[in-house]
Amino acid sequence: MGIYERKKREKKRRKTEILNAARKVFSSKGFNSATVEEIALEAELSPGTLYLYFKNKEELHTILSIEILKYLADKIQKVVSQNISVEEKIEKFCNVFVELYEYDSNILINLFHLQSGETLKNLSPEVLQQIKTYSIMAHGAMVDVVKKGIDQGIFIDEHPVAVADILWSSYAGVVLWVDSKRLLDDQKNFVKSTLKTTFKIIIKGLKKE
Amino acid sequence: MGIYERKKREKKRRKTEILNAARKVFSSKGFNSATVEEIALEAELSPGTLYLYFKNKEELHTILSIEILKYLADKIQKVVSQNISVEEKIEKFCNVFVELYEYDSNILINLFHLQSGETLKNLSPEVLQQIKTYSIMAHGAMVDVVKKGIDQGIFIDEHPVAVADILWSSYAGVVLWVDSKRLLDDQKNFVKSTLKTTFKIIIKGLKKE
Amino acid sequence: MGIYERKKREKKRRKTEILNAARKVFSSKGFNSATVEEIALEAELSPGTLYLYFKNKEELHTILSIEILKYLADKIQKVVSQNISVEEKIEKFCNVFVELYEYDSNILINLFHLQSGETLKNLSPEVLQQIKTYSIMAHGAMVDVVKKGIDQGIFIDEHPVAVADILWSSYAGVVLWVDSKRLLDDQKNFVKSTLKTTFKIIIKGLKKE
Amino acid sequence: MGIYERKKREKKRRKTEILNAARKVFSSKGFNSATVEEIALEAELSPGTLYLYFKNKEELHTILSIEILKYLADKIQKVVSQNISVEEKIEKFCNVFVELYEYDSNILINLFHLQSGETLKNLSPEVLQQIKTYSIMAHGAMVDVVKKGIDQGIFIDEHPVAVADILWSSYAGVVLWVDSKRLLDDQKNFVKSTLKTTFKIIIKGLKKE
DNA sequence: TATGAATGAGGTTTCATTCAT
DNA sequence: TATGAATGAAACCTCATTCAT
Repeated sequence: MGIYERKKREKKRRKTEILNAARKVFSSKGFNSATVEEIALEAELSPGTLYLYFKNKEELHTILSIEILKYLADKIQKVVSQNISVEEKIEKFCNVFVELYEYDSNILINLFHLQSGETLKNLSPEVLQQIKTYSIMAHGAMVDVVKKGIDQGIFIDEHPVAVADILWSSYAGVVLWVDSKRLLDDQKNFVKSTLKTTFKIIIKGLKKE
Repeated sequence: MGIYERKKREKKRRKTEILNAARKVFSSKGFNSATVEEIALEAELSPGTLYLYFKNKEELHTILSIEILKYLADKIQKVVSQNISVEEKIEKFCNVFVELYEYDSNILINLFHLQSGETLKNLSPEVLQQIKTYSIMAHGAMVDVVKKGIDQGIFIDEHPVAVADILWSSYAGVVLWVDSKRLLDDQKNFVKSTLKTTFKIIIKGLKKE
Repeated sequence: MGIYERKKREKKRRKTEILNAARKVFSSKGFNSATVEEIALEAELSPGTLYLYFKNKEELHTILSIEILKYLADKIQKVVSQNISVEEKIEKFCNVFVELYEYDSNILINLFHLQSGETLKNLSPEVLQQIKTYSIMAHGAMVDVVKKGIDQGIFIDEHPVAVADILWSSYAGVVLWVDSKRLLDDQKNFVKSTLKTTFKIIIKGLKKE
Repeated sequence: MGIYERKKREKKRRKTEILNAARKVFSSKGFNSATVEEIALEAELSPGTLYLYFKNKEELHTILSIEILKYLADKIQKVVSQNISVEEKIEKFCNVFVELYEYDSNILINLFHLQSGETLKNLSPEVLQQIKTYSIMAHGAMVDVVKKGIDQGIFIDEHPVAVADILWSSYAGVVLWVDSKRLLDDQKNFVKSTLKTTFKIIIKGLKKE
């Protein structure tokens, strides 16, 4: 491996380290309460160094969010391309959501926060574009599956976009809601089972008979 | 009415005015971006005066959130006490959610912000208790309805708490998700219809046959 | 005097105090080296307070500069409207310059710095407009006098705009150059006499015979 | 040429490269806005390397300024030693100034920035001494010419030092003032012609009859 | 000698909160 | 009770300079 390669790799590693630190801090404090200094501390770097790798605090947060969206879009498209029934696909969508939640529940919550109100309005056009792209990609894949289900006469004749919204919303809702309940009740985490039940019921509700 | 009574009433009126101003500002800016000065301006008072009525900015936000939770709990309990079928009750739950969304879509988003992550972690025990109380109240009422549906052999035999979570989550999810899509796409607001479809599908999915 | 009047006056007084402090600090350190904290300290206020009266550091500096330009424009126009010969008018221009220099030599130097390069490029349009307005006002008045001198056959036939530039330039030049010499030599201040001689020579040089 | 010689020469070449880069960057951005990184980039070196050749950013700027002063002193002394009339000498001084302006209009403005206020106060004694030396050299040469003019009965009997200041000031003033007007008005550059006219008028004003 | 990643002090600015009137 | 000017802590970010390689 040449010196150039090594440097590039080293730089990437450092970026990842910072992103990991940021994920951790954003997760536990939220975007506004998290400070750049804390992130730097967590990454065992000085604050100034962060700015060698990322434009500003916002970029850090946005990259983390887009990362998740991208991961989601990928996984969902993989499910779509499988040779299984529409019902099974929708069940697998559920699994994708569960996996993602288990990977990093907190940054996911931040993602939903990002997507609603406040923050969304101040993003740069190109970042907004990325968010749109991946959102549409993931959402569109789900719409296609629903549409096919309707075409095959398996699903009731609801607007496919609305149905995909419902699936997606259920996910967002369960994550946010059940997660907040967990915080309030100190109970164990029901997100996974609740999400599975939700999808089971919705699939049943979607079917023609 | 004695002078003491009048003073007390006057004080309450003033508090309400401030809360209204705060609701307005929090709605349009979100908790972090809203400034105390703006709220004071909206209330036609000076910043200092706000601190005669409320401990701090956070308290204002929390009270507003609890207010909404309380409103929800009330409405849902009223639905429960009506002499209608469980299915109709669940449909009416949906209406309650829609009404609330239409009353003030933003404060609702703030509520979810409150309930997850960032804010929730910094609340005082007594406030946390209130939030728990009203959450449980609203949630419990929904659980009861679902339980009754199961007992009557109308609904499938899922855990009633989980089912109530599903209903509630759907609400949270649709509001957040469809709302954010609206921001991204500049499309018109589909929240209401999506929520109705969601509940329709869930009810169908819940039914035994 | 009503309370409203008093408050307004009080506010103006405070603004003046801050401007005085800023003038002092900018004068001794220059724009970049001066810190907001120093200015606040000089004004016996906290840094935050400055921002209640002025938008930012730049505004402070610009206001000081415009103030001087305005003063100049006023004085020069007064000279123009007097019922004296063109030669006497130009001599009086010199006096105006001298007075201004004696009022505050340092901020004047900053003004010339402002007008050249660096800073000028980053000003807000409205501020730039003000600078232009007052510059043109003062400059135009000088041009008129020169033009009249040429029309009356007293002055040689040079382009009046260029001649006004020469007068103005001489002022700027003497202030900057002689002032810097003063810093280098620790000699006493020759600005006044040099400026007078300059104008004397230029007037002689301008005359037809 | 020994290896020691070669090394020394190599070092000098590198220094010159860096100075050229610095001149370029200082010219277009001004001292404060120019960053060491930019200069390094322009010199195709790393920031760290600059510090092997120069103490710090300030030294770079100061050396450039002294270089110009030195150049000026040289050229002016050459004019003085020519076998021409005092009037012609003064006209040639004007040409020297024009040449310098045309070589690099911005570095000159930087020189005046150096010479007045802000920067001058923070210089090391030895650098200050150099600036003094070259200033006096250039200035003294001009003083001599004026003095000779007076001795020969050609010029009016003003203090020669003051007259030399006037010439020098005119230069400084025209460069700064007309240059700033250009920035404000987007007009084409009148510096050269204005400077010529200025000197013409001053020479006429200086003459005895 | 050359690098360039890392540093961290220091700057500007915001805003929740206080307190003299 | 009401004011609102003043506070000052704390945030983000820049960049001249250093130092391990």
